[in-house]
Amino acid sequence: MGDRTRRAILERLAVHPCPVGELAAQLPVSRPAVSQHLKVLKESGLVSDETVGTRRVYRLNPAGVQALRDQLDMFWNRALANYETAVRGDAEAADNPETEEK
Amino acid sequence: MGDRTRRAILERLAVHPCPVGELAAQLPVSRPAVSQHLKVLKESGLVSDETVGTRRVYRLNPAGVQALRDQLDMFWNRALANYETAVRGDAEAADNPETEEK
DNA sequence: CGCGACGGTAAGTCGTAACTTACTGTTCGT
DNA sequence: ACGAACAGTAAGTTACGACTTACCGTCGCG
Repeated sequence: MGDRTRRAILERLAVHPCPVGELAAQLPVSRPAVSQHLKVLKESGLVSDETVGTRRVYRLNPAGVQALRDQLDMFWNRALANYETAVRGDAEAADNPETEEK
Repeated sequence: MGDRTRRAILERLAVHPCPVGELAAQLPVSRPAVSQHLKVLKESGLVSDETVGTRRVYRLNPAGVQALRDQLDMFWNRALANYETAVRGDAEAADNPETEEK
């Protein structure tokens, strides 16, 4: 989801990799909440983690981010493209009224 | 929000403008639900409406769609850009260990 | 006019996402 | 080897978004 906390986590991770505790300290939610968010972010391929000692450092996964960005982009572009063709179709119909259905 | 019904409505409107009832007939939800979705879509500037007789025809607002698309794009680009600079910063630190803080 | 179609609004229900507290497991330090 | 720090998991609560039913206003048509 595109909720506030999720985005905040991504922004923090974009600046620099971070362990869970440090991340939670900067946010208005508890540490387990951050853990859960990180879980779904990892499942979505947006972040990756690396265990170092007793800490778990999370970092942004640029490939995943790029993939999601592209998907989003495709959706909006398709919407705009369909709109374009629809407008063009209407214009044609206006030019050739006999082409109308029914 | 990016929920299923919302996206479905946008896709339908991208193909061609539509009154509320027709829209609701194509979707698995009731008409008032569609009305509520259209309300927030209008407030977001993604659609515009025009009253014609007793009907209310909604159409896609390409400017609004473009604006949202750009915003989204900016967010993801910023994330990726920050990541880039962070990586570069780390590389510098690795090259000049004496630059490390503490 | 008054009746029927169309659509927005109010009020209430329901499901689920987000969060909390409490617990368990792993790893490092001494 | 024991204790402390750090993090994931379970269970439960809470808040919110999507949906429904019911109602009201508006326009067109006979």
